[in-house]
Amino acid sequence: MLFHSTWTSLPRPHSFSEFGMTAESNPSISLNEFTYRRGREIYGEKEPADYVYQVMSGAARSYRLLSDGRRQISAFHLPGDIFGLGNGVHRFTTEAVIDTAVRLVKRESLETLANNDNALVKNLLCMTTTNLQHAEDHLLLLGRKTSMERVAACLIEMDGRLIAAGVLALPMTRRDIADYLGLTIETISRSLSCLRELGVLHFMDNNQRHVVIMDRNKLAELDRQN
Amino acid sequence: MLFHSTWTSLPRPHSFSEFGMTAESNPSISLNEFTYRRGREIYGEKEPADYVYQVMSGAARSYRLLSDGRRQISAFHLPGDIFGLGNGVHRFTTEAVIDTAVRLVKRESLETLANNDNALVKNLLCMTTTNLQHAEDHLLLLGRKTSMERVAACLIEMDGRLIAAGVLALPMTRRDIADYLGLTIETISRSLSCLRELGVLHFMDNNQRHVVIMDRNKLAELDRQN
DNA sequence: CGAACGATTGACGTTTCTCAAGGCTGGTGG
DNA sequence: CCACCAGCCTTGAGAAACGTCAATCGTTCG
Repeated sequence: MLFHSTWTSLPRPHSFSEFGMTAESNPSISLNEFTYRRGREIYGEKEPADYVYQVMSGAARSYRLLSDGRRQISAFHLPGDIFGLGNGVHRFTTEAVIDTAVRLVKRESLETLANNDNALVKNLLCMTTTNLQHAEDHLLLLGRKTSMERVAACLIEMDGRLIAAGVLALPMTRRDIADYLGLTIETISRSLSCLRELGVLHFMDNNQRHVVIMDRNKLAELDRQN
Repeated sequence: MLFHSTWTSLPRPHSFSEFGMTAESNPSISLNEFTYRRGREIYGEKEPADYVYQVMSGAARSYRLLSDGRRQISAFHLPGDIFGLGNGVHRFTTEAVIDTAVRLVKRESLETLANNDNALVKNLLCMTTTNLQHAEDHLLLLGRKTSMERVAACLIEMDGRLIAAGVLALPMTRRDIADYLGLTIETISRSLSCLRELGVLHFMDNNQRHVVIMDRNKLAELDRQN
């Protein structure tokens, strides 16, 4: 296999160490590391939120289900991303998309620190605001964009976050993308085929999840922003 | 007119005074009050975010536009709601849905206070988390619910927030509702007609925005949650 | 009073979904 | 080493949901 699971990413705006939350500076904080195999649940909806996570490698998806099985993925968590914030109880199920390593911090110790550390709370506020902005962008996509615009926007987003040797190597399946974009796998597939025919994309040999983006400008044009 | 613009609401989880931000306790904070007429812009997308607002009476809508005019309303702000949070620049345009009175606080003074007041930052974090949760619920609605489920969910939401003499008096037009739910005005209208035929709703004489909900259970059933 | 606006309804069009078939890939066990 | 199977992706044909266009009606506001 050519691009053997090297899921790297661009630097993210936040990280545990930015909290001053390294083991050195805060011996009270234990930065455990843990690995989840592909498809494994990291936490479930309605479970008490005991930990906050940071992706070290791999990818995770957070989603909610309707009673008849319809699924909406609200976000993919890529290396560097912090997830599991919020208060009290998890509102999503989160699973490993592929084998995924995470660091985890006990929420309890985080909250204890937060009582005295104004900068830490500000950092939490900043991260939550970032999550809110992502959700708000996604509202516009789900409410008002066509299937082509959604797929183009998704590729642009992933292109900005997943870098592997110039090839956009998507860890998620068509089903994941469909449930992220509020579409079906068939519509995703057709949109991608269309983009390939237009000369905007190129699939690498033998793996439809390894994508070469031929024309970023055209892609941005197909997602009529603003 | 029967239910003359008495747009009241249930108590909201947060308010400026909860900050300890009354004029008495913090003379440095000026709680100006201002009124916007129906349809007037309170702030525009990309404008510097100089103020934070609390609705005293009326209603406001926050939205974004695509270049061809498609609009997505991300939230309605009802009495008690605080809006305009975030950092630096507004990401939405916000307008008065009807004549609307707001209190406003200078962001600058808020940030100055926040440097020393841990509880205030925590309060901001809590409000931002509330906004995030609302957006996340809306993602599921926009990505995976049918038109009937969306309209039912919207009525349930508004019923929980707008109370006027036992009648759900909607301040917003069909267009606003459509752009909130990612549908068209015709689809909203047909869904509401269907609900009326089902005996779930009843429109008050001479005003289609004054709705009596006949059967809340049926309505909740039509929005298949979870 | 007339014009503008908002809502409803019907006929029809388009997009997206559903259902079904087939191909490719990777893993497993004989 | 190869055959087989399961999972994932693609493609096509037809169906369904929702959007578009157009006509009509009532209300509001100069």
